[in-house]
Amino acid sequence: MKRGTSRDIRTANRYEVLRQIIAASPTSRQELAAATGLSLATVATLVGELLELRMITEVGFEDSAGGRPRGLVAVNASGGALIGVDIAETYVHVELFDLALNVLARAEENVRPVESRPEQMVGHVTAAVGSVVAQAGIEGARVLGVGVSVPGQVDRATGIAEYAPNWDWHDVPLLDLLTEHIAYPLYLDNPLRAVAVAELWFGAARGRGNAVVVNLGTGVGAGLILGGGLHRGVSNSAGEWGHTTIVLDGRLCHCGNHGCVETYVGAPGIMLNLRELSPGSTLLHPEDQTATIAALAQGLLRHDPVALEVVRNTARYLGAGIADLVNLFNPEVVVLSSWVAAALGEPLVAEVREAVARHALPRPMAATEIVLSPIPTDPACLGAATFALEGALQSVGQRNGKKRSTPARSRTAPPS
Amino acid sequence: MKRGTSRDIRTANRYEVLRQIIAASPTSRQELAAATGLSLATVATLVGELLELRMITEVGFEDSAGGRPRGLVAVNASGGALIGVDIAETYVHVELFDLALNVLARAEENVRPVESRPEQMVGHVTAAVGSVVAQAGIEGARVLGVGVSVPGQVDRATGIAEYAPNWDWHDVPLLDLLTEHIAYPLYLDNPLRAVAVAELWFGAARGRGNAVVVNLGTGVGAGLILGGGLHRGVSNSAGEWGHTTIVLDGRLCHCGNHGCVETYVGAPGIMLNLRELSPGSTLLHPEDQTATIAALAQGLLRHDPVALEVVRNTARYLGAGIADLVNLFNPEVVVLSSWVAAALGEPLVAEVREAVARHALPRPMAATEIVLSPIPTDPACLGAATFALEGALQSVGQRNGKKRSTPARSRTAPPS
DNA sequence: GGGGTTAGGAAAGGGGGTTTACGAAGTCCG
DNA sequence: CGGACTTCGTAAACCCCCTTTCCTAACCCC
Repeated sequence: MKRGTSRDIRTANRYEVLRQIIAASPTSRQELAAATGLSLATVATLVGELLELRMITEVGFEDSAGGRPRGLVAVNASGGALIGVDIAETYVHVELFDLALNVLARAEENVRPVESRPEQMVGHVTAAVGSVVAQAGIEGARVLGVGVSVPGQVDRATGIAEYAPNWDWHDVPLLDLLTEHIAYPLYLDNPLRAVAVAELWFGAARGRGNAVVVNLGTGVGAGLILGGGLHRGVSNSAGEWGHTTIVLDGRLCHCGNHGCVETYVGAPGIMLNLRELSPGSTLLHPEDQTATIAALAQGLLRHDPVALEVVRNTARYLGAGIADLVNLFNPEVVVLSSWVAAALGEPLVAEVREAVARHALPRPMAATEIVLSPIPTDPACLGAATFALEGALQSVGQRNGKKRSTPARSRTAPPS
Repeated sequence: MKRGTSRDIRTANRYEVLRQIIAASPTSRQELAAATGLSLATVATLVGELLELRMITEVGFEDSAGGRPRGLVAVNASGGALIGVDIAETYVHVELFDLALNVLARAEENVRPVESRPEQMVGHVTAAVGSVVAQAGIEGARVLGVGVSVPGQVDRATGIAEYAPNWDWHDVPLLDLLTEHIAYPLYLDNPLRAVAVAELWFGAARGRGNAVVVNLGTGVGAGLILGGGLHRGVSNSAGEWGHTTIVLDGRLCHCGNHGCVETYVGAPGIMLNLRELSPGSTLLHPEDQTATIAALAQGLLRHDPVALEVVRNTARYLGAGIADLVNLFNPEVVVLSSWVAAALGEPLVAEVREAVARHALPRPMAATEIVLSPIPTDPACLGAATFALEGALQSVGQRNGKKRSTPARSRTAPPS
């Protein structure tokens, strides 16, 4: 059983303070203390650390009611760069962020179905990472880390992609392969958790101790924020919600079971919902998820009845599933994230809210908000970069002595 | 957002140490340190605290390989009493425990359906609590607390039963009502969480940071142990798993929805499974859940094909539901608890294991054990009493000065 | 240019856990 | 039978964390 140490408190507080600074960028220590609930002294210490790391800078002063002006700090955008890599079935998407998490450069590599070998994927990642660094004109030393999101089960400690269903990878030592080509610190995890962390730091889950981040893309999952941090489970595979049975003996899922949530509310599932409702619909682009979802989104805008009905139908499944999560976790907020959610937007959320309200118990429902992710870019990239940010921040904790002289080691009076 | 303080660490460690002592009763500080991962010094401090509280006592010595013997400590059974109250639809069950959590006295009050008013229920509880105290011949001052488990949504802070479906209670200030009649410290929560805590302290979840306690009774729920402690959610209603949709548009549930897990694997649901399979079965006692489940259990023992099939069928639903929990939480262990699980026992668990294995993803499945609760008595009573124990232990943390003279508290040399 | 006010830093203080040192209480063996 | 060796358990020193308190810095106003 993992034991919590007082160090963890410091780390959590450091995260919290930096989150707050990034969110409300020019801000004062006073404001930070109020927002985080920490004492002024602690905030000052943490701000001092971050200043020393050059992650933030002092940017001026702000009038205070008649007294000494408040010093303002802001993210030091040029204090370093973070890279987020989103590996998906058909593409590798890489973004380079400054410390304010603005995108400075982007690169995308298309991956053809035949290129499913790990080495090929590593090649794509390496190329794209090189590209964004070059584009942004950043010197290598300023890259604080690279977060990599790869689908499937990931062992963070060993950096092994234990199982990636898309390419039938088994126990691929991805971290080692990447390390050979990329010199920056690497952090590996899966998109589910990346998106959840992005939401925790920069999105709708910020400042919430309990949140569920529902990931609606080609696949479906639920990142769990519990007790203020990401819940990973015992083998880092928590959050696999896509294969929850929602219709016993329902649609066949590629996982081998029937009736998984994913087969109804993932992009292919939504296509199927559309096809079942209106087989000849012009909204349907048989081989193209992205186009079909985009067409549905367009349809919603012009109140196309078929589009509305498909969304309503999808929301019915999604609402039932989310209601289960609300009952089970009693979260403060449920965030709908990823590209399908972003595309279908508020109309989907509104339908989902209604559907959830029909299914969930009143008390947990009353405590829960259901919102769309406010994150405008690819949340998996952002989340992956956030892992890198967390990593960079974590290593601050590594108190490496500081007693430079290492005095009198000789004190050893060897016994025996 | 709740902030963790270093005090919480101490509390958690105190819990852990006491748990370990209760579990392995005569035990040494060495063993405790090894089991908890704490340093010897910390264990010694905590043991010292518990000794001073008279919750444990020194009970002798144990040979150590050639050196000073280890001092042994054990629970001081007579150091206090804890009372657990399990309020259910048709009965109020009260047990009085010593500090080793042995049952010293029991009382049961039957509740007739007409007696659903809170005052009547309070009367039953008061009577039963008085009864167990009298039976056990305990002086009032020795009762450390009374834990009360009441179905539905409970606000622990205010002690209000916000909603209890059985009796249509709304915002009943149960704690206040009980306080008028019961002088001991009171702790209120619901059976779901009581059972989970019982399992965490004394059952199959002991020492596990992540566990799911599936509660199979008339109602169904899932107590969540996450990060070493009970997960309550933002309004203390986490764990409501019974109304998870498992069959879209399935059986009508009293919650108003269709296809809830509870309607398939709760005791009434199992009866329905039986009725659907074999309408005229002699196993069926139409108006008596307890008798029907008992008959099924008997049937299993003699390999009655109908009983086997009913259990298999129930396990099919249950397995699908539990697989979802395994995927979602990635727990170390799933514990099947409460009277239905106890009655159907290993045959049910074996079927459930198979069913879960069919539905869950391989990786989380590999990390999860599915076991029957080892707790022999009413787990809700035990869990309620555990809340009282936690409460008593918590108030130790209230260091109010300590500048009290009280030196040399009676220099009692430990009895040889 | 003093008083009043507010910000921010330094020091003290209260928790917590661990490491180290040392006395206590046995065993082993000459 | 007593010293040497072992092992336990406590006390003290140390490090980490957060908060409270005190004091100085910096600005406003009169």
